[in-house]
Amino acid sequence: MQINAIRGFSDILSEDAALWAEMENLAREVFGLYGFEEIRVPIVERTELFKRTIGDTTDIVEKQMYTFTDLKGDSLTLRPEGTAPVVRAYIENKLYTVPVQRLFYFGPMFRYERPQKGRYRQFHQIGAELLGELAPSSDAEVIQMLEIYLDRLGLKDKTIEINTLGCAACRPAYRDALLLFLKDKVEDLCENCQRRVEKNPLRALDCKSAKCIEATQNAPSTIDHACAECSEHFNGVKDTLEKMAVTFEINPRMVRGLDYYTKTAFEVTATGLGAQNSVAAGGRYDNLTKELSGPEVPCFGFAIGFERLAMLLNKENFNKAKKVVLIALGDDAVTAALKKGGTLDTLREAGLRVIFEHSEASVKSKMKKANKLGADYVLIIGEDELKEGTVTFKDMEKGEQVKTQLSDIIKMVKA
RNA sequence: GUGGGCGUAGCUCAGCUGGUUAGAGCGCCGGACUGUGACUCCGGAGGCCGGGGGUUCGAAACCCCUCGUCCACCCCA
Repeated sequence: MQINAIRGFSDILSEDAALWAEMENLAREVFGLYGFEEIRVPIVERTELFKRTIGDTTDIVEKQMYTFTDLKGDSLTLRPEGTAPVVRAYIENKLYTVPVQRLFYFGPMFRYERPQKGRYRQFHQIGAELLGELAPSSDAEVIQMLEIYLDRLGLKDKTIEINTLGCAACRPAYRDALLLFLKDKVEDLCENCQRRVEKNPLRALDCKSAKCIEATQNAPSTIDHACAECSEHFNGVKDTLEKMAVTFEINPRMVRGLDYYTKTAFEVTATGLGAQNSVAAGGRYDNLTKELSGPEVPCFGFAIGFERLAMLLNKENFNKAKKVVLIALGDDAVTAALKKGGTLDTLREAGLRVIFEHSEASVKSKMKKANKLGADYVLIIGEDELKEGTVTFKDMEKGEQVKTQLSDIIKMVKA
């Protein structure tokens, strides 16, 4: 019986792995330009961490977590998201003794859902958290950083949407206003929303069904019900984004799935992701550190769905380094290739990606293998070349070959 | 958790209202071509038709169960 990967968990193979590496590298570069430093946190945390932060009644906590009891009897959970562990680490390591921390993370997250396009049980996020900054301009700067990153990856046709969710002061009043509005419209909502209107009325605003969109047309918005402080903050974010020439839309109906968000919420959407359309999302969470028994620190962050982002990018634009295959014929040529300071060392020291063809087969079959490997160029060293001090250089695409010095070959490959 | 589509060669798929040796294209291996791939030609290997049960003289096909997978709902990055 063959053993396969478990449902919703997948292998990232060569082509995708190369793309991922580039995506990671670029994130490190761009986030680094904004002063963000990497933090690596555990994949497993105490279950309580996620219950307290994400929210007891959210779907994630209620039915999507990989929770288990360890041998000691503690309840542990594979992290379903990255913000809570980062904030936990921030508090635990007293990183707040520095007034502002800029942290980013990358790694796998786990949610027990039915897999579909753009949704897997093990998926990856790269996220950034700015801890200790209250000013609305800091929200905008982080959004800008994300935009720059996505632009540099060549992501086309994305939309940035922002909204304000209010704070502890104004959110309850808004909820009441929305409930009042929905009260005599309940019958116009879709079945799902009818069912959950009491528990989570904000969801009706986010619902994709035509009925709900119609019924909630004139629903009160969080923006109109924002308190003075939230309203001022939201205006500040918008102003800064405009100054930065970041293109965004205001979506008063956008809500967040995690309970810890306050004030600014934003989302980057794109088409081509199937039923999913969110590539990245985030927002402000000013109460989270306190919730985890740390000092009160205002924070802003986001997470990018790595699989979703990779799906939108053109693989051909990445990993363009030329591939060279070296074929050596006869013991002397093999020695000349493999020995210290030999042909392979010389080529690799020059920065070329070289694959040595180890088999003892015929030139023909070595050439065949080189072709299968996707070689751009093949180098052949045999008795003749050894005597002359040259190497045969074949351009596999053009089908042309020349005999020349190794130094010329390095120049040609790099050209 | 709910719904729908799909499971046939390494891959993508065809296979009629059930009918006897299950096919194609691509890929793979070998040869034409013993220092040259890709192209061309010739030859070849490769299938518990996802698994189990049932109906039938006969099942890849029909029925039931099961597993897997994809997509959608839900939810989210």
